[in-house]
Amino acid sequence: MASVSSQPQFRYTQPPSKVLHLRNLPWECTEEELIELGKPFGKVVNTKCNVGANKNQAFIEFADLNQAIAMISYYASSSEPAQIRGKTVYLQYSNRQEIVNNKTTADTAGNVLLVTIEGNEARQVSIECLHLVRAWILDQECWSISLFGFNIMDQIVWIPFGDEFLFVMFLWCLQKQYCNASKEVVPLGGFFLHLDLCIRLQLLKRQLGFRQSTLSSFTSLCCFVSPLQALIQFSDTETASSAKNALDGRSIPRYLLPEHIGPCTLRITYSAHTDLSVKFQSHRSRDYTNPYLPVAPSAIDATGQLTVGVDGKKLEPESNVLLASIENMQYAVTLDALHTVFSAFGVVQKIAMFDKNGGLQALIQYPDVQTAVVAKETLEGHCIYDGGFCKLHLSYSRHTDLSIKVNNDRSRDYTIPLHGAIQPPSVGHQPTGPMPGAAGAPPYNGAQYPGPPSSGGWAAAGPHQHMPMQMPMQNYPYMPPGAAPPPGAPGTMPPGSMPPNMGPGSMHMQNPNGQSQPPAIPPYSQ
DNA sequence: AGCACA
Repeated sequence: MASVSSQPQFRYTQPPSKVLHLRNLPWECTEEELIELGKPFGKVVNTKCNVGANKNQAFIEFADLNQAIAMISYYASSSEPAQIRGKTVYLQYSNRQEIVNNKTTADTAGNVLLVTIEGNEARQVSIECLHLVRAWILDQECWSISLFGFNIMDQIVWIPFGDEFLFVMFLWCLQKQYCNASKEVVPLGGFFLHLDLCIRLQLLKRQLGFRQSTLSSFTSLCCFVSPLQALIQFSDTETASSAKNALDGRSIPRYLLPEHIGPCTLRITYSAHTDLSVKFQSHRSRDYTNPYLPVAPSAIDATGQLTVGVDGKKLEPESNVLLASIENMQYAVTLDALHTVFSAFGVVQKIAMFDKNGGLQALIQYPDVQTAVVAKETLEGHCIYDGGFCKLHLSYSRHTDLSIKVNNDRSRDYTIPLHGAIQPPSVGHQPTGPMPGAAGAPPYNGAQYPGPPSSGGWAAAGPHQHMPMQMPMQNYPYMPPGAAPPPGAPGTMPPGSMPPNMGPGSMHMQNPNGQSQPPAIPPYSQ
């Protein structure tokens, strides 16, 4: 038998508290608005806004209990309800006696970061991509990582609509996307949203607190996209701090994202956690310190193969050595080119190239499996050159340590210090590799980028579209989108091409117009 | 419109 007191949160009256609970607030109500509302009744000493699943609740804490009582009493008898931005706000005593602002505790530095990834397709950002972001900036060991976007069903309401159900994302209105007329199909988070105008009106009304008059003036409407969040644990607070400083507010570089994913912005705060307990390796969680962690049942397919990653790709036994085969090799692929490409993910120890079945293959050795995994996940299927040329196919080798007998233009042991004077001939003949910014290459200067050869069978007929693969900028600080890369920065693009964060699908290096025009010859002799 | 996550 349920008594009234068994559900204290629904009691008609609450015992007085100097903390008031506010609900039905307009979306993104600010602290200033809360203080403004409470000010007539006393001193507001603390607030907490954007509380609850809908982010439309808040707390106000007064210096004195009597001030809170004054506010409640006033609005209990007033004919005018409490309002913020013209929206009625409901007040009651909180069932707590003070605001616990974990925001302040979250401001204290820790070794675990809470990363919010905002963007229309943020939910499709893979754990590998986040790991890449780490590798890209920090080159430091990330101990464990746990992605937990919300349970997607929590974020979706199903609405009967004609013969089908529509599902509409709501809550967490961190990102607004303006859509056109009603009933269009909007690709969103891997789903297609069929949005009906009136449904969206209701959602808008509920979520944004707009009045009908405001709504009717809309010519386009919003749909909401929930962000992805991740907890990322670092070995120590200093590492976490440097990651936070480097990444907070930045966008994930264009080339670290699959082509179909739009811009994704990182918002980073400290988490109160100190140690994430990652129980499974899955597409949502990974403990990089423990490769033998059990794999989540959801990540194992019917054949018993491990599938890790949202794309459901099967995992071969991982190795620190990758086997690369190159398809559609219109250009000669040099050792240096491979070194540049694969160095983006970590130290490349050794490379061995060889011909097999009439095609070129190469073994690339990293010091550790994790780096190889990231490189494979990122580069698989991507082309070294614009236009679909020199497409990489990667698998794990059974090798763990390549035995390089001689350093030449087909094999190299980079762990052996190279004296500049006795570099292999191929290096000396290539002042600029196919990808600017190659490790060991002279600093790249965009103005000196060698254009297509003025003569030769492959000379480009149209605008020069040859685009070297953009390289993750591993060894210099991240720049905000749109900023000019420093001279000599890896990833610097030839004049006329797009900056790293703006380019469409830069990893694929396809011609923007889709034509497969004759490519320019890579600017090196063979 | 109903009490604070990560």
